[in-house]
Amino acid sequence: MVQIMLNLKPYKNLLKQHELSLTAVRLAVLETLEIHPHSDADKIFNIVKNKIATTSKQAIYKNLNALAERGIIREIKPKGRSSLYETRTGDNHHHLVCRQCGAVRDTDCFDHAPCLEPMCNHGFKVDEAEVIFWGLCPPCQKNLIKTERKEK
Amino acid sequence: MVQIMLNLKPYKNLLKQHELSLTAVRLAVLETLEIHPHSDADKIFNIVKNKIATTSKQAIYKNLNALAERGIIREIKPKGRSSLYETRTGDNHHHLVCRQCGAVRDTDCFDHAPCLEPMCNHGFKVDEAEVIFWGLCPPCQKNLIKTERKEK
DNA sequence: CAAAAATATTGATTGATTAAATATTTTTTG
DNA sequence: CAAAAAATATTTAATCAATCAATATTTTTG
Ligand SMILES: [Mn+2]
Ligand SMILES: [Mn+2]
Ligand SMILES: [Zn+2]
Ligand SMILES: [Zn+2]
Repeated sequence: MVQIMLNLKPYKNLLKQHELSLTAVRLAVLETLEIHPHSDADKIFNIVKNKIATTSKQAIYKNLNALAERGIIREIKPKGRSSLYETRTGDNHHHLVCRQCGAVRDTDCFDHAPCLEPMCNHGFKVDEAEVIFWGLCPPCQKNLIKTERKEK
Repeated sequence: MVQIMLNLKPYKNLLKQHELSLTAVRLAVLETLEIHPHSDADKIFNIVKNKIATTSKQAIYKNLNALAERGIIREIKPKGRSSLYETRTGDNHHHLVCRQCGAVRDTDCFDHAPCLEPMCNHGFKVDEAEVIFWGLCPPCQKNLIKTERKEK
């Protein structure tokens, strides 16, 4: 087991700025997301439980919502999966998602990008461009090739 | 009430090509989606029910899945909403979604576009770029301005 | 038209998320 | 620092979209 020490001070300040109390569960959620980006509520719950045995799923959900509402964390929801959360915010980065195993990777926003500029905006005032690149991650590509060989 | 006559022959052919039987519910679902793009299962169910009083939600769901699996219709799932379906397929077009009222509009894929080319693909083999532009539709922008005036 | 295959209907079930009520913790205030 | 007030956590129940399973009906095939 690896022990990672995280500096939570920046988060404590952030919470204060947003007038959110400093609670054990809340900090544990943030710490968990810092170490395991793109986790869902269930995974976060299980990790937090190791530290705070009495915690509840409900507390995890409420905190995730409270933090996401304030932009302290970001929520993404690839089709067919439960919501995933991450602490990397404000850069409108995008995601690669594996159709096979569900792996999620970050990929930067195109800098020169048409990102907030659709071809035709129909009068919409766009403030966010959410992009998911669907495909196969490297390991799943290899497995696919293996499977194809077997089928022959 | 407006009576719209749709030519369902192309759909009938498509279904045959995909070895799907020609059933009343299935055709009604396609017809509904042709007239009301970006509808969810519940809306489709209610519309189809007007034609086929005995239909069931289950039949709607199964048909939507069968059609989507074969690429005859396309499913999109903006965060926080149930799945929406449409008959416009194969062009990987994108969507504008209103944060306020949920309105959905089509917008073409950038033709020159980095669409299938993320900044860094981490070895992923990308086959689809799903893009949602979040913002406010024209009516909701107006309402917002009104509300702001009242608050003063 | 009859048999086989596909689909529809009905009713029950899952899984993620939210809601409501009470208990505990955190913050504020004196 | 010790109430009192406010915020959060815990527990339990509820919601909602979507799926599963069994049986009935429709569609296709020969
Ligand atoms: Mn990310
Ligand atoms: Mn569309
Ligand atoms: Zn994979
Ligand atoms: Zn709107």
